[in-house]
Order: sequence, then C-alpha cells, then structure tokens
Amino acid sequence: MNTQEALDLLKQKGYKYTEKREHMIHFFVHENRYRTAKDLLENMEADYDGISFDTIYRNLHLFDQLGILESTELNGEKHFRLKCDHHHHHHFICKNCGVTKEIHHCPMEQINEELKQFMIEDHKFEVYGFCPSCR
Amino acid sequence: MNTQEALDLLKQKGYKYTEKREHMIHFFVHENRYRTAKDLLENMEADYDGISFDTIYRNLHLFDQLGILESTELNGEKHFRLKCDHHHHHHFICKNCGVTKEIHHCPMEQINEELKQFMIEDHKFEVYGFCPSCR
DNA sequence: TTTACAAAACGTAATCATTACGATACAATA
DNA sequence: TATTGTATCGTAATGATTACGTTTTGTAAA
Repeated sequence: MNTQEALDLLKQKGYKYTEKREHMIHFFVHENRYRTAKDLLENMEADYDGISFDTIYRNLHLFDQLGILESTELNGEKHFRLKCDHHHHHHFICKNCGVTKEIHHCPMEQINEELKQFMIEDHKFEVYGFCPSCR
Repeated sequence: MNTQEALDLLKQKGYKYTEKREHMIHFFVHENRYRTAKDLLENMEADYDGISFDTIYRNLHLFDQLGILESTELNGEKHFRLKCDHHHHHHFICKNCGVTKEIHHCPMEQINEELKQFMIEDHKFEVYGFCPSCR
C-alpha cells in the first residue's frame, strides 16, 4: 500500500479527500512500523494545531476497516501500521520501536484438521522482542 | 494448575491466604476459559458485597505474574484464564464465550533461522472463531 | 492467646485511552 | 457558486484500569 493507492481507495469508496487524511496516510507510509494513536496525534499537532481526537480515531478505524492500515495490541495500547499488501504473512515486532520483520511461515496450514468442529474466523501469530538497533 | 497448587504457590512466595484470593482462584478453576475482570467482579460481588476494584485488579495481576493465570487481549479487553500447566501449547479461543481448545503445534520451531539477528522474547499464536456451541 | 506488624482490602478518586456529539467548516458535484 | 452530505472541531462522556489514604485482617512472635 502506498499513498496514492490509499487515496484512490478512499475516493472509490466515496470518502472525501482531506489534507489531514493524506497527512495521516503519509505518516504511516513514512514510518512503516507500528505506531499508536498518540504517536500520530503528536505528529499531526505539529502541522495542525488543535486537531481533534475525533479526526484521529475516526480515521484510524476507517483506514483499518478499509485495509489501508492493520492493527494489533501491544502493551495494552492499540498500534497501527501501513497494511502490507503482498501475500499473507506474519510479523516479528520490536517491543521498543514497533519496527517489524516479515515472517514467511503461517502455522494455519498445519492445524486445520485439529480444529475441524470449530468455526475459524481469524488468527494471530506474532513474535515479540528487540530489533538489532534496540537490543 | 489447581486450587491447591495455586494456594501453595502464594504461600511459598510469602503472600497471605485470604478467602477472597481462594474464591478468585476457584472462579477460574471452575470456569476454565478466558474471562474479564468484570466477569470476575460480578461473580465476587454475589458473595462479597462492596468488594473493591483494587482487590480484583491487584490480585489478577499478581496471579498473572506468578503464573497462576495467563492473559490475552480479546476485543480490546484483557481476559484471564487459569494457566495450563502441561507442555507449551497455543489456543483456539471462542470469540463469544472465551472457551479454549489447545493447539499442539508451535510455529516457533520453524522460524528461528529467519530471525537470527533479532532478540526474541515472546510469541503469540492464537486462533479465533466460534466453538461448536456458539457457532 | 494476645500483641504487633506487614500485607490486604475498602472506598473512592484519578488516570488514560477511546468514543460520542452538537455545532461549524469544507469537499464534491450539479 | 449553491447545495448537500461528510469531515472536523471542541469538548464532554465513557469505560477499563490504576492509585491511595484509611481500615481491616492474616501471620507469627511474645
């Protein structure tokens, strides 16, 4: 996912273009790692004094729902990152800086038999620790 | 983990025996699935009118830290269940009732090479959906 | 079996992330 | 450029969790 694709998706779904939305997308494209609503807010405040929580949270969830962002819980706070758009994979996540590394192995392939009588809706496989620069 | 083991562990670590702690442990032994602080509070209130948040949360975190309970985030709320004490495994978790089914496959075995330069501290593999009675 | 003391619980207020909402501003398009 | 519905603002409300001074209680020594 890049800035243009995200803006096109918004337009295609009937959502309006705003500078703040572009700025939000740009923030995540530039960061390319897991960040909190607070991180985003602080970044936005530098350019938009008095920006509302409403704008931040509403758009975060809109983007998450549209697949522009993906989200996970990290030390009790919701974190968001730009959606990776190639094939399905999982992440190693740095507990300190939120940076990720792709893991190209999905455990679901091996367990469908074990869960035959359950209705599987979703799964999460994440590895946590410290990246080379934070260790 | 059963009630007696949990009480012994508390004693061994120098924590005092109280009826409320036994009651809490008993709640989780009996439920044997993921439950929230609120679920526990409601159950305790029936027997201990006016029980404090402090008691609930302090003990939940104490138990979590001592390995009497294990915890996970489920729809934005922390959930706790009695710690499974046999060999390492993961869980399918019912989004509706919190019931779990063990998954005897750990993806970590296959990915250590991929993450050589990272310091791995923890990992999470959970499958979400609905159990036979909730589907 | 009292007494002393540290730990636990109470009662309640504070915190923190998040959500909600009426009023106002703005993007899209006719 | 007028209209209309969406986005944002400013701020209050919510809900889970944490904090804290005071009181109660479990534990072990006297």
